[in-house]
Amino acid sequence: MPGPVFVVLDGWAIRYKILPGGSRQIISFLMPGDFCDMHVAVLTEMDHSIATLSDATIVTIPRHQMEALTEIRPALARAFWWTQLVDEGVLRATIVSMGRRTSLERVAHLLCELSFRMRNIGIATDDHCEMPFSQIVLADAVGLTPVHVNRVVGRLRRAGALEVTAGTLIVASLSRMVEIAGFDDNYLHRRLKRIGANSTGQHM
Amino acid sequence: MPGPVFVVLDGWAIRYKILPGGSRQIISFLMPGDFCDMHVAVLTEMDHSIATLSDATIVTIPRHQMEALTEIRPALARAFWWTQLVDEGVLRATIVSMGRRTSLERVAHLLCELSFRMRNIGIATDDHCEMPFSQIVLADAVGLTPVHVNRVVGRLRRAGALEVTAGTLIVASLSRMVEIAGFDDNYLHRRLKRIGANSTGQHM
DNA sequence: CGCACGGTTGAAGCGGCTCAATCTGGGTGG
DNA sequence: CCACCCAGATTGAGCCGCTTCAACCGTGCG
Repeated sequence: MPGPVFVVLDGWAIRYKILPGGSRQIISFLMPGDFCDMHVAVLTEMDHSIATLSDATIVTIPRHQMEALTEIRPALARAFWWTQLVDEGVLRATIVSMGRRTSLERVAHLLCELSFRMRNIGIATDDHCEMPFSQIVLADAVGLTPVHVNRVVGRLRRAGALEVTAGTLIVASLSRMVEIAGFDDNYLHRRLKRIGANSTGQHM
Repeated sequence: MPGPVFVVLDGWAIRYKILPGGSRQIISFLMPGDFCDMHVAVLTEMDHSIATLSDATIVTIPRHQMEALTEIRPALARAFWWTQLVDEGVLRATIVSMGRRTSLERVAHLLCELSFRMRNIGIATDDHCEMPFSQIVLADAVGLTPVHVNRVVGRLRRAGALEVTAGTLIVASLSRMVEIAGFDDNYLHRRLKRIGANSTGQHM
């Protein structure tokens, strides 16, 4: 298994793909603490790209070290395994959002997901989740036009759920955002509950 | 790790989620040979459902047996690992499709993916891939209305890429479909190349 | 100062949705 | 064997959400 594993320590990163026409689709967000196993590099060619949003510090862990670690501490192997399962859950949730939610719900849902994840790692509170990216990035993530995202963002702001400055979005009321999105943190709770439980060695 | 692993032997299945409003989004298709590890059941509650399309035969492998297998034959563990990576790649491709492709491309792209996967397991050829599901199912998979999917299907048929009968769709010309979809089988080739290579024990 | 980029807003066009009707083949009860 | 029924396919008409095009503004920066 060639290729190292990456971990985001500070700053944000995204997985994305540029289509022949030039448009970009952001597939997922990586925030501090997230593993960015370049799975894909393990296979053949990469089918998508990874980039950082503004400055970020990324740690590299050589693959052999990784394997040594998981061999010594099986609990780690399980933790990694779970991490991947959760990531898959997030991807599935994204598909559901893109397929069957209105633009308002879709934007709100994404902001909720990111807010919850930020809260979980302690870089946000219920009334202040600061997302360090532009509305353009948001647009490429939810599959809409920057122009239309801007209008949606306006609605969220007028609803008192969001605040906006150039280059960053701030979720000012998670509860309101959750309500608008019809957000069910089930699939993320899992991330918490199990990874937390697992780290104490209760399972298997 | 509770919960058995499932393998589809015959027939098709889908992962899907029903939203509060009653609409359904199909997340992925499972065809013969596909593992349907109920990952999620391993975690807490399921965040989506699985169902078969028409009759199907599913094999159940108890978890402990699975673990015994992978212990005896590490190559199997790697194969499962890869399978999961590939599945993730498919999910990512789906997200890209839903976000940035037109309805025509989107439908064609899905049909291409399924056709290639069917060809890979030997249940279809370049000019005859028979999909055992209705346009309604297709609609729920690509995030469109049955009515509109029907119009798109009409266009594909008039382009000579597709044939339609009640309850089944037949890709009559993969090459034409690929052209319409702008399909790049890269992310699936991987499935072939690597899993094939892996089974010979070349890696790691 | 001027430029570039992100945000904001308006107007017009189009793609996909909704509503609704018709058609078809297959399955059912009589 | 026939009348009936139903799900899926098909087609038309009108509506609405999102895109496109096109301004204009504010701000950070070379």
